[in-house]
Amino acid sequence: MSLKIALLGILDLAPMTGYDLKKSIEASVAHFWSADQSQIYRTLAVLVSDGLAEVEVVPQQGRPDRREHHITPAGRGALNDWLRSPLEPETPHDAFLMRLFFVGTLGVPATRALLRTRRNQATALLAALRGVAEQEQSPREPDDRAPDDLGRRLRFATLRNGILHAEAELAWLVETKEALG
Amino acid sequence: MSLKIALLGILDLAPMTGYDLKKSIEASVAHFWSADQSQIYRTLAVLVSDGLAEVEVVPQQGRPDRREHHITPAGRGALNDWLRSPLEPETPHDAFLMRLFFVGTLGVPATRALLRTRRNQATALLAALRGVAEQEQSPREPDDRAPDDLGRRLRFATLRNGILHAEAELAWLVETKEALG
DNA sequence: TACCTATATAGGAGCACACCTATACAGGAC
DNA sequence: GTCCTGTATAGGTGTGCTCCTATATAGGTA
Repeated sequence: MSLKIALLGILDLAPMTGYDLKKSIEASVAHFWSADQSQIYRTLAVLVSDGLAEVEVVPQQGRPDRREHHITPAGRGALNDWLRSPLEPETPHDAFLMRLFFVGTLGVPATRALLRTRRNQATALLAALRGVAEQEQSPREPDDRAPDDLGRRLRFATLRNGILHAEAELAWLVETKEALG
Repeated sequence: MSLKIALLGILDLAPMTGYDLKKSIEASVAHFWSADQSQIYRTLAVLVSDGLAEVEVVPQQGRPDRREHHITPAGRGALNDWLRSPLEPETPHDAFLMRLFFVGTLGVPATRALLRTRRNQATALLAALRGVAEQEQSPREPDDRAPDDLGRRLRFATLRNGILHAEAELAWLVETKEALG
């Protein structure tokens, strides 16, 4: 369901090809959503056949035609319906915690190694998120200034969410390391 | 993949029926993993056909026979292999953040409502996790004392992880509410 | 010359999972 | 007497996703 929504949401900001969408996802929502390229094309085809998006073919020379996808009024309706639908608590699936839950049988050194790897990953993630956040916050040219509208604040808030959780993960790692003695 | 591991990990602690596994998952790993009952039975059948678990039929009167699943040496091997395999950074899928990312077009009141719902969910989750943690920590009868071994500490650590993240989420919600002015 | 990257598309195969449904009996609640 | 809960099993159907592969051309790098 949600990849459809992600695509509709991005297409609502600007019309795009599947290729553009892939890059746009990597640049903007990668910290809370990921998408396989082939899945994007498939889902895009479903959106079109459901009347939620329309294709405009833009010929190019030396390259495949751009198949630019535009959101339709029906697509905007579907997006808004989803945004207004009740927020279900999500069913968690955390492979790292499952590993930790069962890794005890392998002994203390293996456990420490697992926690170390996790710390490296969390540190790298935090640095990446802080890098993006700084760019977002950096002062802009006066004539280039994007409006500090609700949407922009909310997009920044999703970044802050990732940062706070990465910090919490690192704090937990310190605590857990100590608890192992 | 990971449900197989969850089942093997739990069966490594004690042999169980599918029904027992469902309850065990709800009682112990629900804060980071969820499993559908029909999926448990299907996955259990795969484990048996792969030689990772064996069934012992225990007849009962008035109830269906217990089909008790025991982990085999091959199953223990597969579990350990997975535990030792490299920890891949997970690809995130957070439907709430996606909602927040796009909800700006609906306006400030809808945004506030979304954040309020999220706060209620996070508060409930935190209370539930703290409840479980207290039970785990509560002093036991001297002759009933479970060994405070590595496994037990790690299982407690996964709970602490959930608690710290729930707290981080609430802190983020306060910050975000203020940022909306 | 040969490879690598960027642009742009999309199918094949298969996994893991969720939602819904069905079967069967015991014991307690109302 | 009927309904609900607990114990115990399992299939049907469909979704959403990943991994791998294929096609085609331009331009830069070794």
